[in-house]
Amino acid sequence: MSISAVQLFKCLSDETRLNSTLLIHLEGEACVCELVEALGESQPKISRHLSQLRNCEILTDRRKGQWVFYSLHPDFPEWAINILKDACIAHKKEIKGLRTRLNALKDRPNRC
Amino acid sequence: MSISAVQLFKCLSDETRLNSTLLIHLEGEACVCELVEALGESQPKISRHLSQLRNCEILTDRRKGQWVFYSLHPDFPEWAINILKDACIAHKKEIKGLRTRLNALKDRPNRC
DNA sequence: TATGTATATACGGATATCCATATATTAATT
DNA sequence: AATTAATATATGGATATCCGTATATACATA
Repeated sequence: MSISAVQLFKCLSDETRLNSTLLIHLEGEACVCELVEALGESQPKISRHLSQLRNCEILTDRRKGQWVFYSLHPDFPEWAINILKDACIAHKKEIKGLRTRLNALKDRPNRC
Repeated sequence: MSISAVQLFKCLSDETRLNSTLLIHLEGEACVCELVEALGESQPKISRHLSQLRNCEILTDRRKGQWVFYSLHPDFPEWAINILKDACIAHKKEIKGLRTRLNALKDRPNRC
């Protein structure tokens, strides 16, 4: 069974989780250390929130060497994607800053 | 300033608040006692959640006699309305049941 | 095997959320 | 004025959430 709207809202009601999810949605995927840098939060904090998003089937992960890349879960429904798009509109400026900071990072791991 | 996406998600991350908001969005407006009946929750519980939605500028209220009618706040932004529509899609069946129960109520107060 | 880097998890405490119950307020009616 | 109906708020307790810190795990490389 797919995610419910309440559960999605609960997941997106935290700034760290919302920003992570939106960045991943816009960039296709991102690894933990990239999110740590872009959001300026501690590694355990990011990791804990990503794990929650994975458990709710909002994100999925793949390991590549020492890195773990997160992306939207393949079963993430259409209506939920639309909600992400609307959230991007709402937080346009903030998201733009995060993307800039993410793409400015040196030595980003190869996504192969 | 208008509501942020995080704040909206926080408000919609509770089932009572989500269902109340969706019903109000679909019906135009609803008074407290109608929501109490349609959702089958206690009056203080509904009232408390509505008050929270009003404080966040998701809803606004108007008094008509002994009744208080709640509707979407006039400044509720477009992107947020779209999120409500997507949530309706996600919870289609459940919402349909709530609307049916709401419209089946006898002696509903006149909205004037 | 030892070391370094990336990621995940466990623990404990602070804070927030949610609810039931009781009570207050407001308006209508008798 | 007293009563009833609709709504709002206050209180206290149970539970959930969030975070920092410490530690574990997984992988790469010397």
